[in-house]
Amino acid sequence: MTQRNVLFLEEFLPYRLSRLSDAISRDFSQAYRARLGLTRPEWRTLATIGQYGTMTATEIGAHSSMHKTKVSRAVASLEVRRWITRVPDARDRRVERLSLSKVGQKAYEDMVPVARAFEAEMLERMSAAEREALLAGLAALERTALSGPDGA
Amino acid sequence: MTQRNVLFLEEFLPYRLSRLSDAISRDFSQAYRARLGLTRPEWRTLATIGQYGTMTATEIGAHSSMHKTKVSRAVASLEVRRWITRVPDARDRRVERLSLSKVGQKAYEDMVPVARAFEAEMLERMSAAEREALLAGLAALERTALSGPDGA
DNA sequence: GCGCATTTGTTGCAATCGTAACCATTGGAA
DNA sequence: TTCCAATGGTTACGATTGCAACAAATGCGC
Repeated sequence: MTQRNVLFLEEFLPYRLSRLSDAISRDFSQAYRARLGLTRPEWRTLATIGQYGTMTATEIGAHSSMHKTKVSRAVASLEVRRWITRVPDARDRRVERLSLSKVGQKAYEDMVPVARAFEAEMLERMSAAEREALLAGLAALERTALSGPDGA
Repeated sequence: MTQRNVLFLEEFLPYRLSRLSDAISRDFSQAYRARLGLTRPEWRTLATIGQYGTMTATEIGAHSSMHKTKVSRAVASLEVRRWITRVPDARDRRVERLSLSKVGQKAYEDMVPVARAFEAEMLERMSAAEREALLAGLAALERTALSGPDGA
């Protein structure tokens, strides 16, 4: 007899993750939504291209687990802002190589310290042992959850 | 000089959490979407009422971080299935106390072991030390992230 | 008691999202 | 070469979402 046939949501991993992710993403999005007027998919796209320099839409989707229509629309919207440029791939004309324009690069570089500060503020409220545990636990979870059913 | 002005998304906490939560929720939702035909907000509502026995819509929203319109529609949909019952509160007639019907209770109790099995399978793929780290880390994060800007 | 801000829950509407269908292109297989 | 399945990316459409407005009820100040 476990406890009665009840599931304690506060201890249920998918539920805990979902609540944390929602709350943190919502908080963080205020930091760039107000400042840059970006939606979440747009921020992700900007951050991905900013990190890797040049990517295709498919690569962005694979890397950030975004649906390809989401990526397509985020890219279109960032292009209207003139933050990214599309360069047709010479070898495969289905593909377009996406990069940051000068203005986009500037926006990205403005955003990076904001993101770092947000994360630092969160981590500073934990002890060193807690931080270590969190990072180790997340790494383990990524190994088991992101490579299982489809990932790898 | 940190590294250049680049943010490594793979190490960025909000990004990691979001990817994990999305992937795990998506996997888990298949376990009940196919079996019970429930959406995510409906599952959450069912699970919350199942755990607490009786709740109001506002309480469900506060507990599970769902927008009140989401709760309202999930409740309406579960009521159509006759899985939950509404009882007007005698003291405050704005409020309706929500409980599971007999059929709803049965569905809930069928669902609980499925959820437990899903979680167990995920945790079994980690070492004991990793599990411990994950749970400790999440607890610490909940303490800092769910009580900060608005939670408490 | 009366008035008014607050709370509970629902609904209209615009924006966002994902499935499916689609076009253009590619790379083999025959 | 000629098919044709597979891939990259966009778009149409229906479903889901959240904001804002709303009605009903409460309760506090006076």
